[in-house]
Amino acid sequence: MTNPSPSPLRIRNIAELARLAGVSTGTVSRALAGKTLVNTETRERIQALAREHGFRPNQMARRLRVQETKVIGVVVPLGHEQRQHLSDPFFMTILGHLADALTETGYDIMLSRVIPDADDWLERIADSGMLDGVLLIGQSNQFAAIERVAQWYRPMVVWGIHQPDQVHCAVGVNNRLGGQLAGECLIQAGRKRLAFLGETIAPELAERYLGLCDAAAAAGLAQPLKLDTHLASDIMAGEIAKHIERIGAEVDGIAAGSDLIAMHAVRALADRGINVPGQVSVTGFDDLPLAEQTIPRLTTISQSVAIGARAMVSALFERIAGHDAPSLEMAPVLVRRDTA
Amino acid sequence: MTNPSPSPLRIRNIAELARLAGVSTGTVSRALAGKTLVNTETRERIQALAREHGFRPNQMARRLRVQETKVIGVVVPLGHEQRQHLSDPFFMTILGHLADALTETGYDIMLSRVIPDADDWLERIADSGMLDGVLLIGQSNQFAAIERVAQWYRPMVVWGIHQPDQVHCAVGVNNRLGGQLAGECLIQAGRKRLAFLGETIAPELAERYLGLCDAAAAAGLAQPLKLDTHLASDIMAGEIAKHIERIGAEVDGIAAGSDLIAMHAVRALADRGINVPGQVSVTGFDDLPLAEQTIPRLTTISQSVAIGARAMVSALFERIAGHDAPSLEMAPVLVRRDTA
DNA sequence: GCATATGCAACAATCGATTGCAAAAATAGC
DNA sequence: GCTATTTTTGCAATCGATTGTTGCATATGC
Repeated sequence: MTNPSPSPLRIRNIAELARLAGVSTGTVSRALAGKTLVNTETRERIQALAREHGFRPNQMARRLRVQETKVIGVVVPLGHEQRQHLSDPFFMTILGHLADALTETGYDIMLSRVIPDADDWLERIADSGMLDGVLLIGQSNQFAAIERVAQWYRPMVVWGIHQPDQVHCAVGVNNRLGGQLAGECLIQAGRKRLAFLGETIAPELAERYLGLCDAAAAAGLAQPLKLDTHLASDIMAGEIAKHIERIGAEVDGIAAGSDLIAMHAVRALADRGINVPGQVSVTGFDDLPLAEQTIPRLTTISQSVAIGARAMVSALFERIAGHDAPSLEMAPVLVRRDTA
Repeated sequence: MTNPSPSPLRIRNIAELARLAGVSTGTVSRALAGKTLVNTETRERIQALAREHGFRPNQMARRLRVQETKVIGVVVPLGHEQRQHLSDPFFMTILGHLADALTETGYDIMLSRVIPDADDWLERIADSGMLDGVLLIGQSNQFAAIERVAQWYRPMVVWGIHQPDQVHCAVGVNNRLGGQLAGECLIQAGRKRLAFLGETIAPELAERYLGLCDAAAAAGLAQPLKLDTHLASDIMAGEIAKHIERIGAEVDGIAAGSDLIAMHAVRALADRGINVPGQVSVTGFDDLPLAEQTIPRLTTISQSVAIGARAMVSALFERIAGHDAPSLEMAPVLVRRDTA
């Protein structure tokens, strides 16, 4: 039943409602919480009164008291690339899956896009008292800061790489192996002059490049070129076009650092009349939905973002409950489509 | 300067810090807030102490006291399509722009994806006490609920249509005109048998269909077909493929309800060997980044999401400040690319 | 030298709930 | 009718800050 007309006098807090009902605030609190300690009749009377006046208890006060916020912070640190936007398809895809998993369990999401200028950015977030836990999307160039906070702040899970003796809990794909798979795919297609397209400041991307080098070395090929490009999609397009222009026919196999990069590369090649995969093979990385939607569809390395997001959430809940959840490294999978 | 080692005893609240510094809590509070009411020397001493112990005041408590949260709720109501995910490219694009605009001004974002099952879903959000304001992405089928809350809750701005006597503040494009532009574009390309691809439960989409009908009527063509399809991208693909299969050559101009739908339509046509724009013309709606990235690139109706997002944010700030911000209706623009 | 102004810090109320404990009321038992 | 037990309810402390008011020194004015 909708409350038909907003009642004349607005009830602002539990005390006013208590006065109206002729009971104490404690009783009102228990009644609204549906506790059985209060008489069924008075409970229903109070609930009806609350409904009638459209009153809902202040969550800020409740959460302060209960010391539990039911809010998870989802944080995107952009130390490596300040111009990158939240609208980046990878962020958005993983955020969508995280949101689905979290909202199912009754948690809200506080979204932050952080440019780590002050060095205590993560401490501020962890210590704000507003969050039950923190999910970090990507380590950016902030590995040290994350490690520092992880020493004392347990409910935090990070999407990214796991290094041998790291403290913080990370969920991610084996990026080096992924890079290697991409390389092998290109080599198998008969490509000999390979290049990596992407910035290697973020550790994930650096690993992918190393994997590509592994594959090249194993096949006795020269070390792949590294072509830097920013990760902000508006700058990226131009930079990639320039790279393609410059390297021209020197390269016949491109392993891109992400699907977005790969997509721009394919377009830049097409613009110059170079056929993909006829003359040049291209692989992406991530296997975002967009990889299947481009024409030609991208051959790429799947990160299983959906599974990873769920893994992050369940690891986080473990940690919130006080248990110890270990890092998780997933196996990358080559998805063969049309570009390599 | 990073605090080199986390200090032995952890300070949990302002009172403990006050005891440590030998002053009262009030003084600590003012000192940490950088107020000039405290002696410069003691202020710096207290700040140093706080830094040394890595103490930061609890935001929940502060916000309860000052009655200002610096948090804006960004809410996606999915009444029309419960299976639609946050990862939908339109949501993500507009969310990215909202996030950019909000974080610039020091606000945090609370993200909610709501299935409006209880009829007071929006009241609960508005009244939670956790938010300084609310941004709604899309009206879904919840127009009435939004109107009801807008009667008493001022700091709310909605992305969507504006109807003559509505109370709530809406920012959006003139969808009917947009649909008309799409129709005219198709007609100009010589198309005569038009169809609209999309679900019309959400009012935006319904308007677009009406606009298409306007254009058809003005050109003396038959009323365009309406082909329903869900908005969740995983189901959408299959449904569109079936539509294309069924209508075959009966239709030569398709106005899609969104870019995502258009993209799937182009793909389904390509899969059946039908050339776009040779045999069939297709228009999208939204002009998301992806419209430029598909091959062939989508001809579409631009909603200027970036501008709209900024307009939403500034209207919201006006309303938070207590001023009255009116609705804004932007003019749609036809962006000619390769599909029509 | 005394009245007034100023600077600084402490005190205590406040934001709006939740909850352990004790008191009161209702019921049961004999 | 009186005690023992079980429900209900009220009281007051608590979560962790902010801030108006008050009080005490010290500085200034004449």
